Amino acid sequence: MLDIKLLRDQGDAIRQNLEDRNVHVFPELTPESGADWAARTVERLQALDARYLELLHDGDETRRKQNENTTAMKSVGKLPKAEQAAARKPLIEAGRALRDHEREVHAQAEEALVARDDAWSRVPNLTHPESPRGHTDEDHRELRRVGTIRDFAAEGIEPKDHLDIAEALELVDFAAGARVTGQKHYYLKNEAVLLDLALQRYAIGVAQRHGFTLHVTPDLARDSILQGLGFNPRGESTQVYTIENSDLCLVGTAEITLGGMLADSILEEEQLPVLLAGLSHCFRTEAGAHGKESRGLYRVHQFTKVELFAFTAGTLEESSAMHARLLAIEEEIFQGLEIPYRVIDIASGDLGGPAYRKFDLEAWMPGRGCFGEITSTSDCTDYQARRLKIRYRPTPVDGKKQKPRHVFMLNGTAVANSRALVAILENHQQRDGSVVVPKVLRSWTGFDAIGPR
RNA sequence: GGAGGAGUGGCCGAGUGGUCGAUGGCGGCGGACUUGAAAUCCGUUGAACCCUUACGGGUUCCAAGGGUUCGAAUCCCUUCUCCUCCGCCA
Repeated sequence: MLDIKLLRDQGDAIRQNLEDRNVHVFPELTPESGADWAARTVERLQALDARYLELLHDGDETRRKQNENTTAMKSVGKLPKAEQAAARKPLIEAGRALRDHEREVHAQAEEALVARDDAWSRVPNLTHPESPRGHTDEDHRELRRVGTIRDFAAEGIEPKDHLDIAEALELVDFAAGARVTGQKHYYLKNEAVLLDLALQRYAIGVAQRHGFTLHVTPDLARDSILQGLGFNPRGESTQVYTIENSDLCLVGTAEITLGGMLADSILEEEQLPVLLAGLSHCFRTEAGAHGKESRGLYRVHQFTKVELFAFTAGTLEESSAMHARLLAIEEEIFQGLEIPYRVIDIASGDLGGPAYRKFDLEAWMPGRGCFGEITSTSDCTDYQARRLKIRYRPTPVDGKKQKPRHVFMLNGTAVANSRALVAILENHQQRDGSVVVPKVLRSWTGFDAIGPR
C-alpha cells in the first residue's frame, strides 16, 4: 500500500502511474469507459479519503467533548453533598448523547476507512523512472545476454524438451501426480530427486556465502500477511490456495513468509540491511494459465524454491543498490549452472502491484527454442512495509532521535527448482539421451551425469 | 484433544471503576562530577492518525475485537498468543 499522503498531494502522479501500468482500481473505470478513466479513478479515491477524514474529525471532536464531560463529572465530587445529584444529572444525559453519537460516527468511520483502503490497496506501487513503459511482452527491455547458447545443429542433435528427456530417463511421473493430486502435479523420481536436493543445497550455499541468514520457512501463512505483501489471498482470480475454515493460505513463495517475519516491528538502522534466505514449497493455482506454456515442469502447482529477501533503509539509493546485488547473486547462480540467460527490465504493465522495479532472468530453453523466465527480483520500496508495519529508527541526527520510517523490501529468486530443472535438462542434454550434471552440483548429487538409459 | 495459569511502555514489573499513557526499576539519551572511565547525582525517554507554514493543539493505543457504564488497564463476553500438567503422535 502506498502512503495515503500521495493521494492527497500528488494525485496526478498516481493518475499517470495507473495509466502506465494499466491498473483498474474500479472495475467500471477502464480505458473502455473513457480516456479519462485514470483521472476519474483518482477523483473517486480522493472522495473516499475525504469522506473518511470528515468522519474521523467528527469522532475526534466527539471524544474531546466526552473527555470534557468526564472532567466535569469529576469536579462534581467537590460540591456539597446535597448539590451533587442535581449537578450530575445533566452531565449524565449529555454523556449518554455523546456516547451514542460517538458510537455511530465510529462505526461509520470504520466503514469509510475500509472502503478507502480497499480501493487504495489496489493502487500499485510507483514505477522506477527507467522501467520501460508499456503493457506487452515486447515492451520489456533486454539488458544483456550472458553465456553461450549451444549450437545443437552444429552438434547434429535435435534438442528435445525437458519432458521428453525426463520421461525417457524416468525422472518424473506426471501420470501418478494427476491420479493422486491432479493436473500439473508430479513426482520427481530417481536422479531427479537428488538433482532437486542438490539445487537446493547449492543455492542455499550461495545465499549463505553472501551473508543471508538461512531459513526453512512455514509453507502456510495468514491472509493478513499475504495482503500485507500485496497478494490477494481470496477472490476469483487468486493464485493462492486457501485452507478451508481458517485464515491460512499455502504460500506461493517464501517471499511471504520471509517478508512477514518482521511484521509490526521497529528495527534500529544499524541492523539494516537484514538479509534472509528461505527454503519453502511454493503452491500456485495458476488460475487462467491453462494451456499456456503448460507442458511439463514449466508451469506446475507445486515446486520448491530458495528465496532471497532483503530489508534496507528507506531510500532509493539503498534499495537500488540492494536490487543490483540480488540480481548479481541470481546471475552468479545460473552462471554456475552453466545456463545461458538474458536479463530483462520488466515493463510497467507487468510489474505486479508491489514492485517499483523488477528484473527477470530468462534462461535459454532449447526444447522450446526461446527464453523462459527462471528467476525474478523486485524492489518493492516501502509498499509492503507499510501494511506490515515494518519500520526502522534512523540514526540520530545532531543527537536528535528520528521518527521511525518504513524499511524498503526486496525479494529475489535464488533457485525455483522446477524451472531450474527444465533449464538444466534441456541445456545439458546429450546426443545419447543422457544429461550432464553441472559441476557445481556434483558434490551434492554424487554423480556427473544422468543416463543414458 | 483435556485441565489450569498468564498477557501492561525497549525490558522487568506495580496498578482491581474517575486524579493512569500509566508508580518504580533496568536499559537508552543529555548533563554534572572525573585527566579518561566506572560509580554517583540531576534531567529526559513510546507509537499512530488528524489540524497547523511553523510554534503548537486534538484524538487513539495497557494482546486483539466486542459489551456494561456518564466514565474501563481495572467489570463481562469472544478470539489469539505464551506457560504448566495430562493424553496422543512423526
